[in-house]
Amino acid sequence: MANIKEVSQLAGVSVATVSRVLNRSGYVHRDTEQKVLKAIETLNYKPNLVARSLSNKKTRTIGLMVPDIMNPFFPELARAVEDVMQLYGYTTILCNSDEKAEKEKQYVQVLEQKYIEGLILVSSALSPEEVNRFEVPVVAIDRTIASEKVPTVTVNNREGAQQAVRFLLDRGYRKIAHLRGPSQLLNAEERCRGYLDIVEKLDWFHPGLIVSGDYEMKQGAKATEELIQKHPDVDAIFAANDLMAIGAIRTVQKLGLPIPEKMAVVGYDGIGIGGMILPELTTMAQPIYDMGALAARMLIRMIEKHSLDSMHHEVQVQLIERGTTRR
Amino acid sequence: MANIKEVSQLAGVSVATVSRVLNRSGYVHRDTEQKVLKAIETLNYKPNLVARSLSNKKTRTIGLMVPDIMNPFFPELARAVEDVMQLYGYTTILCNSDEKAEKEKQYVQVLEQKYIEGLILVSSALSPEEVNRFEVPVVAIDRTIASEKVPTVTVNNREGAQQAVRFLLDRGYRKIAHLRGPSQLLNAEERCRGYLDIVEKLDWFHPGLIVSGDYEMKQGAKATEELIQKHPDVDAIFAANDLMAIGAIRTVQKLGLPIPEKMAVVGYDGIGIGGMILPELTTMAQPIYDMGALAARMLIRMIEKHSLDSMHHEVQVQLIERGTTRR
DNA sequence: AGGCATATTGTAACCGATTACATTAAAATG
DNA sequence: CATTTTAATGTAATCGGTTACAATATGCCT
Repeated sequence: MANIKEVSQLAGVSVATVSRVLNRSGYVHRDTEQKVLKAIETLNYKPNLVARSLSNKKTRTIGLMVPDIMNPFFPELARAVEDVMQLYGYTTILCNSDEKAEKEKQYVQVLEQKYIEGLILVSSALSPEEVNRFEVPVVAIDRTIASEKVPTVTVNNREGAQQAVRFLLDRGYRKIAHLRGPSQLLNAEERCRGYLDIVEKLDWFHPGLIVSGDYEMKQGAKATEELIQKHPDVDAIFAANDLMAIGAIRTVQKLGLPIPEKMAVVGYDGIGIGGMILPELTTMAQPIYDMGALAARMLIRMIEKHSLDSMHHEVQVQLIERGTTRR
Repeated sequence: MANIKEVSQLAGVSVATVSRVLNRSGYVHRDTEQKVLKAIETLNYKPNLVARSLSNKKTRTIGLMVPDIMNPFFPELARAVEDVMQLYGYTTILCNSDEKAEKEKQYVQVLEQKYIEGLILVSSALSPEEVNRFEVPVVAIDRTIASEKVPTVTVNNREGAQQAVRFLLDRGYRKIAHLRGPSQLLNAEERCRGYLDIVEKLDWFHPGLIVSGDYEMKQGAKATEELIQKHPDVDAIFAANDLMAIGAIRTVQKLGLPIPEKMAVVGYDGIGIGGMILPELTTMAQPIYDMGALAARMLIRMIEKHSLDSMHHEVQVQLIERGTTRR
């Protein structure tokens, strides 16, 4: 690979001039520019971005930290981030943290040594203080870091949960259980809160209708089994995420209860799979792609030292009514 | 951030000595080493990897090019690649190509300028000559680049397809249609070939039983509809991938045909969703994670200038028998 | 004591760009 | 015409490491 020096020699100018041509900075005579461009062309010269980064301290590279790209929520998010970054000439490093604080810290360590310019964080393993210690701009998605300093993109979890439950009531379901997510996750807490907001004061309500899960399908299936055994009169399940909802559907179908007649299921997230199963899953859909794209745009603004209109963006969930609830 | 010079000053030695300590290269007196380590500790010094890369020409960064991370096949692959790379201290840049040659070329261009050390390619948009022009080691997964020079990880598509079809025959299905993948993809061609190997000479066979698709669910559903309309006596569908198989199931269920009694469906790939729908999809599963991990290991060997045991690894698909075929 | 291998450390070149500063020529100004 | 601006270019420092080479010290052998 040719370097700037070879180009400068071929063009009969100094490296500074070549650099000026490359960056359109400073004065360069038209004729000189032409000579340089021709030399660049001839040698098929491409600037060495590592060298450039060393003097610039800019790498046009960002990190994307997700718990696990295999979790169906994250591919769409990753795609959005990557699309926007690509559009602005940035490159995206993918990191799977498994929600392990150690792994995250180690990753961030290396990424900072590599001069990444920003980080999109979908995780709750790290404390706000640890995140604040990062040297690069960070945007957190979904699992809010409880820190004013870190910009976030979140959804109105509580309100969405309320809507979902109200929707079930409107459709005539009378005893609604909740499969809640892992207790350490804020969004699980909020969704549960929203559920409670609606049902708490209803006469049939009783805390046993809330079953804890881990956002995985298996758990959802198992929890549903126990639930129905203990409370056979439950006629609707509001799951805190789609995977658990799918687990619930499996159990319900195995038990031979017709969906949506005898049992309704509503999920949360709006992942693609929900539209593939039959009956299709009714769900409170998050605008996953939009959230990723928004976070990416915010991060870029921060990297480029522009100010953000708002530190905390809350996007709206939307109910997608499909086959697991009756009309 | 402290740099090596500050460390050397605090330790009262030259930068060369610090570098020797860092890299455990050359001679360093025990006492000196201790002084240096203490200085590193005090300043919380971390080497600047960009600077190191500039003199090394090693970035410990690789690229992973997939058509679209949102396609359910790729997250597992990406996870495998990332896991192995992480294990060996490499960092993974994610690229979505949408199978567009232009996008791929542009990406590779930038990645090379950034000194990536290797590339894992899941794509067929580029010609072998274009791939050979890359300056870094490449491993191709799945969609074989028809070039002896590029190491590949593939599956025995043809054989797997044969097995799948034979399995259907064994189970007593008598008229098996095939939803084939996009004509430009080698694996679609091979799977179709495998199907033909078995059924071509059977009396009921007839080319109209092969319907073209694009590996997407929608297409699979639509193609199945047309298929059943034209050939109502078809009692089994072998789809070239799981997404189309899922589409097929949807159509079949909508038409009220009981699965697996009146209609069987077998997919190909073994993506996670197959186990979530009901009935669960019988499929020729590729060891997706293993393929990614294997490709990653091969790439690392190439980067580290070790020789490969074999340029072309063919891994075995395996039938997972589930609910869409009868016992 | 002289010669040689080994150990320890430093100086300076190098990786490949950017850029502050200096120099000179040409154009604009009074 | 002298003076100031603007234009054009080059020299060399810098980013933060690695490493070839040189210099010196030490121990061992004959």
